[in-house]
Amino acid sequence: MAYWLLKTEPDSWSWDQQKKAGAKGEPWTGVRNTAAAKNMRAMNKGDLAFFYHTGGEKAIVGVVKIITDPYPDPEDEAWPLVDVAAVEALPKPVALAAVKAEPKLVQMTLVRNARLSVQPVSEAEWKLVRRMGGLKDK
DNA sequence: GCCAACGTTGGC
DNA sequence: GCCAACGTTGGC
Repeated sequence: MAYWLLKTEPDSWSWDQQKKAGAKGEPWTGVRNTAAAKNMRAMNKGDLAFFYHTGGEKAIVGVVKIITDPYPDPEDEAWPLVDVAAVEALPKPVALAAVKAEPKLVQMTLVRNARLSVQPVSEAEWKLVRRMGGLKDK
């Protein structure tokens, strides 16, 4: 089981839309960056990911589940896709500023390489951000 | 709106 | 295969 972080502009794909897609999920499209694609190819069905709103909001707002193994994008088979489904919202969204203010999270890819759109998250980071977001440990 | 950081492209 | 130029992203 691995953990990830998926970035999106709420104008193009928002948490609201992700929630409406329900348990069936939606393909996570538009990744056209080799490092991000490499991370996506390393995903497995059942992995979990944070859902991050960039742009004006800049906060981790929810948790999604990777519900397929990676498969080729029918639009362009050189790039991978996975389907993701909303799991739960964070009761208290974790802002980028809060992540940066937390010394235990300075190593997070979100801080170190803000531009990467599909990022790995360590188990320690996952648990801490969940707790900061108001979710109980599982 | 600016610009630093990063990725990609293309000439050599 | 290198690297300068260029484009894009995203935080500020």
